Amino acid sequence: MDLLEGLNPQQRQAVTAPPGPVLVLAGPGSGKTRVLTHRLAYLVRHLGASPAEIMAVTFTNKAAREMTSRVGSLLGGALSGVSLGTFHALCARILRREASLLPFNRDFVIFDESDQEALVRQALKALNLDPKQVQPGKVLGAISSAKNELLEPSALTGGSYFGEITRRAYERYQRLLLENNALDFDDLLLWTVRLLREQSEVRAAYQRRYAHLLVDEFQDTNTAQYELLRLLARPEPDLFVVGDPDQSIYRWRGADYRNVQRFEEDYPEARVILLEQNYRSTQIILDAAMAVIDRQSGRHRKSLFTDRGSGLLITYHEAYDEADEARYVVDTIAGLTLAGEAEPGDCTVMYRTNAQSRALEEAFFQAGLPYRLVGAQRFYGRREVKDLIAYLRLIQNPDDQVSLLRVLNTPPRGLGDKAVETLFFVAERASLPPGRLILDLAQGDRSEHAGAFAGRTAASLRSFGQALAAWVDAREKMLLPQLFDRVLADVGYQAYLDDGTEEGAERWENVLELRNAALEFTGVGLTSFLEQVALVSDQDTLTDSLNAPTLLTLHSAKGLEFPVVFILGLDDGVFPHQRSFPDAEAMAEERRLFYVGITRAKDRLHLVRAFRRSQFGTSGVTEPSRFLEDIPPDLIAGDFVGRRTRAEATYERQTRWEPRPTARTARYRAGMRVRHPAFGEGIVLESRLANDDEEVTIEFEDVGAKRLAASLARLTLLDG
DNA sequence: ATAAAGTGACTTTTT
DNA sequence: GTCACTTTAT
Repeated sequence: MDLLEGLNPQQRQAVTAPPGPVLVLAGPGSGKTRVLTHRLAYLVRHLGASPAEIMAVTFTNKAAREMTSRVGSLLGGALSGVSLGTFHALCARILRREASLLPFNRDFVIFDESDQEALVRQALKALNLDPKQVQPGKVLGAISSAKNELLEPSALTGGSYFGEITRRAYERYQRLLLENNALDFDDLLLWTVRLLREQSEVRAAYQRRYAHLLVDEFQDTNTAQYELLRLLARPEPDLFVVGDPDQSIYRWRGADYRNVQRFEEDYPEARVILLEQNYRSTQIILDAAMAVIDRQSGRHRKSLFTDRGSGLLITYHEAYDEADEARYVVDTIAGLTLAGEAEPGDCTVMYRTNAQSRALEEAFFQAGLPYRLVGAQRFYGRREVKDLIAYLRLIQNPDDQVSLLRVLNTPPRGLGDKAVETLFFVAERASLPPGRLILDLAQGDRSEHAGAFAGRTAASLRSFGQALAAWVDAREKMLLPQLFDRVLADVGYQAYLDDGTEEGAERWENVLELRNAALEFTGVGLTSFLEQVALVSDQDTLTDSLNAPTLLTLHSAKGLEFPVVFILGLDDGVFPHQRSFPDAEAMAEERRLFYVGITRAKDRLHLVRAFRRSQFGTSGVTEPSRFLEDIPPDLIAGDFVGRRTRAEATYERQTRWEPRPTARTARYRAGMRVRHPAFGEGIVLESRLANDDEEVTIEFEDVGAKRLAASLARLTLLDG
């Protein structure tokens, strides 16, 4: 098979570029992944590169997986030996390998955000600061930003009170991490950079090994990641990076799209290739996207084009409130589906904040339609899952105090605050991590520390220590699922969870799901399982088996595409988000987020807003999003208000919507035959007045029972 | 050691 | 309004 077949000239130019620095600026839907995978295959097939000397870096596990499978099929057979993975996973691998040169050992655990926050709390407490006056989350954010910028505590300006606190907390926090033999996400990058900077032999070895570097989503790299690439790259590197500054939406996580510029400065000889042909969207959708992004000053203009034709106009709809907005979505999807214009799974609903999914979920539930929800409550964030992970982490790394604290009295075994306090005090005195002390106490009277504890506490600590010692021992001898079952049985975890409530049963289900995940790691062992758990997000577990609409935030939509896209909440303050108003850079990012959202759509784009919206308990009138004004009206069908002044638009909405027609008497009775434009004919089962409206339950001949709001459902009476 | 009651925060979250 | 977390009472 010819690798270059089916590539357009620009794509081909990128794929076949001679080794050296290459910057591919890839517009949305322009075949970015295609170029990346073909380039990798081209290196192996035509330039004689050995897979082992290639490193390909992505941001998500999903992207890494997709690349692996696509390159595999291009080269005919599984590809082995390529270092392909996320920045964090690749760094974790390097750090475990080189742990002997570093101040932690190869069994280090990776702390997630809640672990980090626990540690910051501890650090603040040690500094005698009240966590109510200094928010741990804020401090953690500042520490994380510093780490992303490769700044040491000493480099932080202690100019302000907060800055000074951050500096001290950062220092303390780093020390605590090492005491726990733990690294946070940022550390994975930071320590790798440090290692490569300071150990020239190690750096030389990695540079020798990796002749070819490929990077996906380059606009999302932060300073640490950019520096890492610089350190891995040879003086004359083959460094192939792909990105789109217009899709940079993670500035608040440290990403800096200016790295694209920096790349051009650092490698003036770099080839720059623009991919502008779009294979995803209709021209109308692309025109809208360009109109939105072109309002952004100081960027390279791209002109996106397609040979797909102009397509359908964009739909704009102003709903009354968020419930109405959600109903509009559900009704429209039902209509499209019934008309055979789209499958439910073709549709996606995107919003700015997770909180907005609630109204949608309710509307889908009311309509009796299934949906897929991305994000929200993370599986690995659930209490019971975290508990089990904490047990496993403690087995791998008894130095992990955060996990120890979590499981010490879960399920309750009589080790309350007092016992914890004594334990940590004695451990401190003996200069042992508390987990090691507990292991020592397992020896009973032979432990030199046995005398420090009395009565029930002593007994309980000893038996917990014995259990832990047995698990640590079993780690070498047992397969992971067996170890998992052993822990569950030893601590009586099922009995602890199963309190007879539905919630308890659900929690146990989650434990079994985690056990299922562990089953896949039967051969590889505890370390890689824990790493997987730490470095994998819920987005990766999104199954596409269910043919149902997808609900997700605009952020998690990046990289995806759907035939039908709804963007909700186009109200000033919601999107763009209120918090971004005072910051021009943040507003620019909101705009890019809108651009990302629009360009997810292949065929149909629905822009929706609500005139009235309740937030934080109170309901208020909203203004249309300022972004709507940027879309040329001739691209839009529907009651568009964009180009008129806000005041006029507001006036019109008020006369149109207020006072809202109030249903005082029921128009429908059980037994009446009605017709709905989307659901067809049906019989009214029940009708009642609720919330100034009439709620009608109808048994439709084709789609079964539905509950609808009479004011919005556009029902026609057929008889009676 | 659990349960009730109070308090505040509340954007996005690839790893 | 709701969720998570803390304080306070039993």
